[in-house]
Amino acid sequence: MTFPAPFNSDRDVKLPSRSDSVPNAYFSRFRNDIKLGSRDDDEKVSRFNKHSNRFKASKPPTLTEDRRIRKFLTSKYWKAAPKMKDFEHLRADGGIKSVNHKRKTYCNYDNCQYDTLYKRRKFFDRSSIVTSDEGIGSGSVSNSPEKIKKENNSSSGAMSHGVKLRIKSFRIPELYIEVPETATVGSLKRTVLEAVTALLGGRIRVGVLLQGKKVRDDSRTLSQTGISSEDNLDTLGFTLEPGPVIAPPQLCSEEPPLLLPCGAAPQNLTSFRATPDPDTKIATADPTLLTNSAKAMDCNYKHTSSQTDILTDKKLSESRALVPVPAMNVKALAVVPANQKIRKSELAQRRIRRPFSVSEVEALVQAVEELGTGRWRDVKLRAFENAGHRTYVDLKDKWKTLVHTAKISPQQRRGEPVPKNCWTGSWLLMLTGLSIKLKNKSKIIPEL
DNA sequence: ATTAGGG
DNA sequence: CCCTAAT
Repeated sequence: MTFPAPFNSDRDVKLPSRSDSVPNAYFSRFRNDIKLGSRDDDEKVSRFNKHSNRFKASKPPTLTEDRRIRKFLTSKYWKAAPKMKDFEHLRADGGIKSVNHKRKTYCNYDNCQYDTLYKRRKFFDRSSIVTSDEGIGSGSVSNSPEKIKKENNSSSGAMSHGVKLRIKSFRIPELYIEVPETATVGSLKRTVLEAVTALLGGRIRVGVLLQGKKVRDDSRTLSQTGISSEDNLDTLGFTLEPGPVIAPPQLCSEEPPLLLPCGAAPQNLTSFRATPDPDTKIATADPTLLTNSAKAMDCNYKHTSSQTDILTDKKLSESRALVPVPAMNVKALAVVPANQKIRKSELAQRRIRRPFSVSEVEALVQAVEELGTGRWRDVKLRAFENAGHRTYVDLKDKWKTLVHTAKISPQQRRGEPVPKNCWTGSWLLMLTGLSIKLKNKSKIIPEL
């Protein structure tokens, strides 16, 4: 299989591989973010006020309330306004302040594929200019297609097949760089170079993301992990991560940001989608990227006049886009006190919708028949061991919806009315099949 | 890490 | 599917 090239934001700038030129997009984008940030900020404030009524204003928040507020700030609050996830604010002093936030992905069914905060940050001391989306020609890393082939060791004896991936470019969503306003262009160039070098110069590791979750278990096969050519390659992503020995450039002595929960160690990194899917969002840390390019899905970069000021003489090399991203491993972050200039990014995206197949439902039903409800982990292990994308929570949820569907009248169910003799309709088969089974197994669902 | 439920 | 409180 061959996949289209990743899209490029109109702000992505690809530098000539050997160039030391300053990306004009840097400044252009800077303006952009300020504007967006202001607007979003207002919205946030209002939303927050609205919801914070639940807490007595006259009383100082208790520890519990404080936690609730924080949670609110870090989850639903942001969820309510997805477009303002990540941005910078213009401060009175002319600097850039960023708002931190996070998104927590939840645990997977087994091993260590749990709770990953896809954030990456990197900053330098001096000043506080935040930049991102800069493109840097990358000859080695992104140029050559990579192929991955693995054996399918499915116990079911399924025919093994190769999984082919073509990585056309590595995108680094963000890279935080700080330089004084009085810095020269030359120094800026050097700073950028330094940042990139810091990221790429050290030991680099590649991480694998599947549906926004980091796959940590290296011993599992692709099929066990849920990666198969006919499956969800579109949700497969890779990350560039600095090796474990990279030391932070320096320390910052500012107090931790309020929104950074203790113990919530941000993790990497640079990310890109292996297969840009027109219907799904790019896993990028930059919301503006999401907004501006993920949907348009125009893989063919359009050099329009409106982008002239950004592109100017920069030569595009889309297939080698290498956008800076915060690069620092968790340990390094732990040593560096957070700073409000730091901006978090989210790479975890909502998983794609994957309707249960008839066979899956059957397997689920059978497992529940045998194990009963409430033992989702066991159900997972028994019937979905090799379905990497089905977590026990997914199974629990599916069962929930199945039971609900079975309870309601056929008229209340979704879908076009299906002739009684048309038993091939998957959903009908699924539902009626379930109903029958449930009738015979009322012990499983007494209420039915 | 799991379970149970609401969103 | 997501998010989370409670285990």
